[in-house]
Amino acid sequence: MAEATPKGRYHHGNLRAALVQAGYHLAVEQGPDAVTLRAVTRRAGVSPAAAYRHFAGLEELRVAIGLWSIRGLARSIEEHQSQVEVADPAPRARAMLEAVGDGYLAFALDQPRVFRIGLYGLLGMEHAELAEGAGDSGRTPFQLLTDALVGLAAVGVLPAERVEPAAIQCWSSVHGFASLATQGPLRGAPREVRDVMARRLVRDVVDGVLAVGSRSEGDETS
Amino acid sequence: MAEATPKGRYHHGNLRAALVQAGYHLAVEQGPDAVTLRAVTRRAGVSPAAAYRHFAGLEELRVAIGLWSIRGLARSIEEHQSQVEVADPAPRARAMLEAVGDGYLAFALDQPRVFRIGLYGLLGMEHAELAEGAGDSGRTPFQLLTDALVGLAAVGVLPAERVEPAAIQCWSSVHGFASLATQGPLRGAPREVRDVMARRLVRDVVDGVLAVGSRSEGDETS
DNA sequence: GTCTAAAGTAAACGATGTAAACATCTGGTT
DNA sequence: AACCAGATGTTTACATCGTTTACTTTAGAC
Repeated sequence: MAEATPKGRYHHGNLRAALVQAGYHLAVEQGPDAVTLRAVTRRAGVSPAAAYRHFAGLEELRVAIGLWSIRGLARSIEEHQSQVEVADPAPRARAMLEAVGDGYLAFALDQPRVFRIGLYGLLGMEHAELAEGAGDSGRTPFQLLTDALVGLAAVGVLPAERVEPAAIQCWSSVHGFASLATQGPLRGAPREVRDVMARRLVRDVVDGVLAVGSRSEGDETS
Repeated sequence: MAEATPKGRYHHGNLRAALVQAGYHLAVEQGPDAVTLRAVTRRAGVSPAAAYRHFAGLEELRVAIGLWSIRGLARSIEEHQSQVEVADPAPRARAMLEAVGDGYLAFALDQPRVFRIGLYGLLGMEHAELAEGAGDSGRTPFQLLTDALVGLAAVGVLPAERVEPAAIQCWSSVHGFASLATQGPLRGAPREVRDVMARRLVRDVVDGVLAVGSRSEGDETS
C-alpha cells in the first residue's frame, strides 16, 4: 500500500511514505543501526537531501519508521480483541483485557525484529503515546489497554480508581516479559515454551488485577 | 578510583580504565549518543587510535561503559539486602527477595540516566548476564534475584520447580516498571508517587510469587 | 500558457569509525 | 649499564555519515 513508485520521474509523488517503507525494511533486514539517512534515501532511489523536504532530519525519520512498526503492535492487539466471542458483559470485559496482553506478546514473539525496532532500536518508550502509533481503530497500544480496564470498571469488576494503577501493573509485566523473551535471558528458549509462559503470565496478571481488595493494605513481612 | 592520569607522559598507565570512566561521565552528562570513540579519547586526552590498543572498536568500548553502569545496579541491590535485619529464616528469605526489587527500583529512580545508559543506551538486555556487570559480591543483578528465590526454596516457602518461572515473573514486573517509571508514561510523575508505586509493586509481585498453588490451573474466563 | 512554489539534485563541509605506518616508552636479558 | 623487543600512543589517510547551500525540475493554480 502507498507504493507510488514512479519510474524516471523527477518528482516521486509520495516520497515521505516511500522513505518510511524503505527504512522499515532496512531495519527489519539489517537491524536498527542500518537505518541511516543515506541508506534510506539510497534505497528509495533518491538523493540524500531529498529527505529534508519531508523530515527535519534523521531523528524525525527514525521516529516515523519506529511508529510504523508500533502500528503492527496495535493491530495485533485489535485482532486478538476482535476474536473475543464471549457475550456476558463481565467475562467479556476480562477477555478483552487478556486479548491486550495476548496480542502484545504474540506480536513481540512473532516479529521480534519489528518489535525491537519499534520499542528499542528507533524510538524509546517515550514515544509510546504518540498518536501515529495507533492501529486501525485509531487507538495506540496504551490506549487499548486503558480502554479494556475502563471496560472492566464499567461492568463493576474493577473499582474506577484502580484503573490507573492496574494499567501500570499490566503494562509493566507484559512489556517486561516481552523484553526478557525477545532480548533477555529467555530469548534462546523454544518458542512453545515462551508461548505457554506468555499465556500464563497474562492470565496471572489479570488475576492479580482483579483480586483487588482481597488483600489487606498494611501487613508486612512478619 | 583508578584515575591514574599522568601529565605529559607518553604512556598513560591505565588507559583502558580511563577510557571507560571518560565514556561513563560523557554518557551521564550528555546522553548515550555522546559516547563516540573520538569524544571519549578526546576527553581522556589521547588520540582516537589509542583506543584500539584496548578495545576492538567502538562497540566493545560502549559495552564496557554500559557494564560499568550496571555494576551500580548490582551494588544497589546488595546494599538493600545488607540492611535486612530479620532473623527468622522464612521472613528473612522474603525480605531478601523484596530487597532485590527495592534495590533495583531505587537505583532506577535515583539515577535514571545511569540506569538508562546501562540497560538501554549502550547495551541491551542481551548483556544482562555478563560477569562484568557484577557487584562487589561478584554476582550480577539477575544472579542476585535467582539467589533470593533459591533462598526462599531453601526455607520451604517456594517449590523448587517454581524458582525459574518466579524469576521471570519478578524480573518482568520490576524491569517493566522501571522502564515505565524512567522513560514511559510515568516519567513525569512526582518522585514520591513513583516511590510508593514501586514499593507497592514489589510487595504485590512477591505476594504473587508466594501465593503459588492457591490458584487452580485450568479455570478460564467463564 | 505562464509562473510560482513545491519537490527534487549536486556539491561541499565537518565529524565520525577504522586501518596502516610510524614513534616512544618500559621492562627483562645480558 | 646498555640493549632490544613488545606494548602502547601518534599521525595520516580514507570512506561514510548528517546537514546546508545553491541550483534545477516539475506540477498545478490562475
